[in-house]
Amino acid sequence: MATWLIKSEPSKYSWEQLRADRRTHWDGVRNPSARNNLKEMKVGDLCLFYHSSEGLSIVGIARVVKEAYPDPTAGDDRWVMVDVAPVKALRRAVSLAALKSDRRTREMEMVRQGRLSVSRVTDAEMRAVLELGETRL
DNA sequence: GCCAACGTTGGC
DNA sequence: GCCAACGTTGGC
Repeated sequence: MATWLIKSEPSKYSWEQLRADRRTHWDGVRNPSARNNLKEMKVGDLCLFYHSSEGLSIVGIARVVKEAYPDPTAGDDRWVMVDVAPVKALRRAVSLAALKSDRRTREMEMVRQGRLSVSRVTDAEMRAVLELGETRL
């Protein structure tokens, strides 16, 4: 099972909103690398949920409940979306500053490539995030 | 097919 | 509000 990290500006779509909705379409991705990651997601894969712009922290864990299919908010068929559902909040949010200062996470794809909205997380990185977030699955 | 100009994202 | 990083566009 793979782990991913998905970003959202909380003013656009927050973790709290995902919890309220119970499930959502992860649409609007318009970056080729991010799109390729969406296409590789499998049902059951976990996604760290990161608040960009405000908060700047990983706040929760979601899971993929439907694999990539066409994103109707795009004008053409190049773009896809997945469906995700909340699993649990992190007991303690893990800030970008914390990710950058911990040697286990400072090489994470999302840290190295700041603009990438859907990135891959290694098993070791996931273990470190769970520890920093004082959270057990 | 190259590359300059421009637009967008997102951290600071 | 600024700017770095990076993607896209369009002229040649």
